[in-house]
Amino acid sequence: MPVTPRWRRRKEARPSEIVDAALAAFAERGYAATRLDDVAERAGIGKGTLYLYFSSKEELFKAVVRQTLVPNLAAAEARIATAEGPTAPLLAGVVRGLIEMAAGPMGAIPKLIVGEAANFPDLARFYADEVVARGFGVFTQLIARGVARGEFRPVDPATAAPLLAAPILLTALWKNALEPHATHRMDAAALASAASDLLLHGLVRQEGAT
Amino acid sequence: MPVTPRWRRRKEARPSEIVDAALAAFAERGYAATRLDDVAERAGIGKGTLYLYFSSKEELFKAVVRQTLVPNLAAAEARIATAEGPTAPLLAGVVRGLIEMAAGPMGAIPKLIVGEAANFPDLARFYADEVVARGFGVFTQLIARGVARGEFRPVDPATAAPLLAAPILLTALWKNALEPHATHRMDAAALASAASDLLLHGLVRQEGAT
Amino acid sequence: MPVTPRWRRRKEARPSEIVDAALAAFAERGYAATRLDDVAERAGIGKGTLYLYFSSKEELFKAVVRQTLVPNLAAAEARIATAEGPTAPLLAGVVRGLIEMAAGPMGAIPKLIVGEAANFPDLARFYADEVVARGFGVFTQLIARGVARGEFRPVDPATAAPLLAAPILLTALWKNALEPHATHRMDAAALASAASDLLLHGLVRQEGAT
Amino acid sequence: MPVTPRWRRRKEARPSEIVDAALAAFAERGYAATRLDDVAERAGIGKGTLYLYFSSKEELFKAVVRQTLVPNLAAAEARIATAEGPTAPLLAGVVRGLIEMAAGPMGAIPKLIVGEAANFPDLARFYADEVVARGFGVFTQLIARGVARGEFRPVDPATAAPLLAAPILLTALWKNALEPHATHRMDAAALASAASDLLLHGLVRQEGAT
DNA sequence: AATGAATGAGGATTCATTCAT
DNA sequence: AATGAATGAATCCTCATTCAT
Repeated sequence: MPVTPRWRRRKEARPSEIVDAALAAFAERGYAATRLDDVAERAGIGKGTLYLYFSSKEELFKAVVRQTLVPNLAAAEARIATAEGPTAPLLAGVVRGLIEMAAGPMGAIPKLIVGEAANFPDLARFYADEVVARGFGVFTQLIARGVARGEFRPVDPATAAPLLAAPILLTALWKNALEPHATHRMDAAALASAASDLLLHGLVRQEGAT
Repeated sequence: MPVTPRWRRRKEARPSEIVDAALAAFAERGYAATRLDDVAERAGIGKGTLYLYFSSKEELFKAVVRQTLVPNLAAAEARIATAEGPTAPLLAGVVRGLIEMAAGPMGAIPKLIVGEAANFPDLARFYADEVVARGFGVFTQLIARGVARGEFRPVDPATAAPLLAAPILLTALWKNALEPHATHRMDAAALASAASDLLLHGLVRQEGAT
Repeated sequence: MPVTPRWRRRKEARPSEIVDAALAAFAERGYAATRLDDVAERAGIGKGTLYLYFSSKEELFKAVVRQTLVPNLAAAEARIATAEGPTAPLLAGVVRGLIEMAAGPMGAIPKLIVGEAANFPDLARFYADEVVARGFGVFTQLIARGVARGEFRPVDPATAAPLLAAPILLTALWKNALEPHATHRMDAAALASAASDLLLHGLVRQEGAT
Repeated sequence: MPVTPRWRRRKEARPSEIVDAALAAFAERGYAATRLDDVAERAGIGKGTLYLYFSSKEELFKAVVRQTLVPNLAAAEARIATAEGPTAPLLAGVVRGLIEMAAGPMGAIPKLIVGEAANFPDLARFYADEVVARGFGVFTQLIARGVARGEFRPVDPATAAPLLAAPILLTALWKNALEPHATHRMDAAALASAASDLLLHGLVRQEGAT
């Protein structure tokens, strides 16, 4: 009869379980106000066990950011790179997808980075250069594609790109910071639609337009 | 021989001096990482003097938020209320003004609120309801004005409003959190122009438009 | 028309007013928990003014003890020294008088001394030697007088003396520390009567006594 | 070569060790003047370790009082309840036992309570109702027993009871507060004998008495 | 590998004391 | 003489980190 171990060794699963717990804790209270005890409790492990996987609170925080961001970034870029067809619906789809992502737990990352930028300069740089700039780059390319194909007006793609990103940021912060305390609720899907519509067609009534 | 007094009585000037120093300190390091000693040093006073004017770090933080926000809010609303003429340039002017403000020290406030929302729920509610919602309200009215005058397409003003606010938020956070650590620089004025242009006219090339 | 000064100079009255206020404050909260602000407020003066009359909190405390104790001690001793007649009623009168005094504000002094003895060794010594020992001395003499006159049994006066003092101490502490927080109330006059009765005649029923 | 560990796990022993150290420290300097560092040093532990067992200085103080008092109270009451024989020697034995206890470290408790009554009202109430009143109750019953058996004069037991308690209080405070600073020394055993003798037989010479 | 008891540096807060007014 | 704004030493308490078990 095989012995059933009281608990299973999960040496491989542990780090990511801890990171998940830490993301939830950091998202809820912020970096400084999060006690490692809380993270350990959420992860269902002892406090000392954290140190077997992460050498300090700072390292854990960096790991949270990196592990949360990197896969999603790669996925997003891949999706865009393989796109075909007219640019407008493509762009609308990207914006919608990112706004939906921003409304979820991942949206806590910008909040954390922005709040701790001065205390984690290298993280801030990583985020600014590798996430924001790269994200802007994706939008820049999309806009340039539309301009090149004659679908878009000849705007400067690099200057316009942040404007596509802005509603995503707004959603991330609203959903992950303010809405839990606010009276007003926001419909992320409606915002996504309005964002695409407005950014593509503008507010001003055009001659002969809908 | 002039004697250098160890200190001087400043009962009236002190509170706002302290608030200014605290805003700078909080903006730089965040709420938790700011030591009251630092605030006192910035303000050129002793540590205990803070407590003559603010009963705790929390109260000081709340005072910083309130005193920084309230005057600017009132001013912004007043300016809009008295506006005349076509809506498009009016809206462009408002957006430009707010983006410029967001690029300055006041832009640190959203960063602080967003980071500490969970730890200061009443502050988060105040900000969400009194600042964000009211700001959205201003935009909503502006858009409704444009729609009513036949200048704008018949969009839903309340849904579109956050999209005007989003570039302002982006500017505030970029300038006050990430840019100091980033490789890339952002031109706030250019962003303001692009924002107005895009939000008014959209990306998509229109029949017979410029 | 004579000018009416806005307030009267009371350079002479001030110190004792301050001492009174301080006694009340110390009696209420204890030495350490009493803030000089409170004393100043009770005395109706500014905080700095205290330092014109007392060089430190410690000195004020010592002054409170000395000025509260000394006059009463002298008065008590004088009263006894001039006594005439049988010793039993004399002793009863002394005990009654002291128990009544102990029930009043002066009773807070033992509480303060006892609590701060280790922090004010010289005060403790002063109290032990000049108040307690002298008080015991008074009782010792009274008892010796009774023994010498054949009114009392031949007890050792010095050993018996503390037993006359004990009910006074009990009253002082009960009335000034515990009773305000207790469910039970104590009748000081009844205790005084019982003290005299018991100490004079004992509990044990004597042959042919009432 | 034996390694000296920086510390050792003592989870079970710690609380009472800390309470002992705290009693000593509080007894020596009083509540307010005792620094938690001192308590920790006396207990041979680090400052933070205190907080693993007691959530604040106040809680530690309350624990000290409770843990010092409760066992002794129960023991004393039990001893009396099972008594047989004539009341006079029984009462003498109880008084002697309590005076001896009061002369020891436990005698510091009344000093602490009395000094901090206003700052710890619930502790004061607990002490007044559960210790003092209960102690008085024990004496009341003893006296009532003597009266009922015709051994004692028909005094009011409840009024006389505090007089038996008074010498015990005197001893506690003298030994734990004043004597270390006084010139005079007190013989607790002699006081106990004198107390019994006087309270039982009184000062006044009786007809045909010893 | 896992744990959590133990640690102590760090920071918010209080309040006796000083001194410009 | 009187004031109370200003000060900073002193102390409680937290929590990241270590390490005996």
